[in-house]
Amino acid sequence: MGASKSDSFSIAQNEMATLFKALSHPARIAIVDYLLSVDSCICGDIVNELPLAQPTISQHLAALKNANIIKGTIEGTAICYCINPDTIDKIENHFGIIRHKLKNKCC
Amino acid sequence: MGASKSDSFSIAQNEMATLFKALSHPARIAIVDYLLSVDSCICGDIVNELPLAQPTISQHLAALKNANIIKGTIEGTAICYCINPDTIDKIENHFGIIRHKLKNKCC
DNA sequence: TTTGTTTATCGTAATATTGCAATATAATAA
DNA sequence: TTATTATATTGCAATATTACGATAAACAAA
Repeated sequence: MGASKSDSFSIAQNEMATLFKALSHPARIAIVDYLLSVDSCICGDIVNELPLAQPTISQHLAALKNANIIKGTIEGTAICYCINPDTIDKIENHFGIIRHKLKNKCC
Repeated sequence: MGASKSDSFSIAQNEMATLFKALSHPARIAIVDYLLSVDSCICGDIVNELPLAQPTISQHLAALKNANIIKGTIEGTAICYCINPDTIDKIENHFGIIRHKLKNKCC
């Protein structure tokens, strides 16, 4: 074995796990941090900001895009990247629910 | 290669990535869901709740414990598991910061 | 003591992830 | 057209994760 048994779990559980997996690598956290550190969307220059080769960053960007955590729009030669606020909402909402359920608990 | 270059990123970025990695598997989301679905901490019986073998669940519990997402205290023969609210706070706070930074952005 | 119950660890096979060189693709500029 | 620039894809090696059978460890009850 080795493959995760995603069929055994609910769609919602798999969705949340997919979102967290997209954020489970420091390079991808760093990409999100960088996108947030500037006042507009970033067109190009992400490659120069991180200590990783261009194909590796392209892969990490694809992972974030795939999970809808970032959006990329083509802007001439470059690609313009932005955080997707809807997905952030989704994750925040998940923790809101957890917090609410925790209030009814002893520990 | 294949190992992630964690040295290249900040401690905070690695910490957040570690937290998300702990939540990046549907079985571990299901464990958290289950711990939240009952009004007290769970002593034993997690194994019967999930369609996975006991050693596999033990591994997932260890992963959650290692990331401080759950706490386990020995209670006779069984172990009593609880969500760690401090870690939930930490993650919620992270998204609070993201939300705040997103407000100053165009997209 | 022995027996049963619960959780952890070991060993290992299957699969997934990470990273990068090489190469390809797409759009612009000269 | 031919560069040039920016991003994506391919291929592959190194490493990590997932899952589980077998076994061990810890403890309670008989």
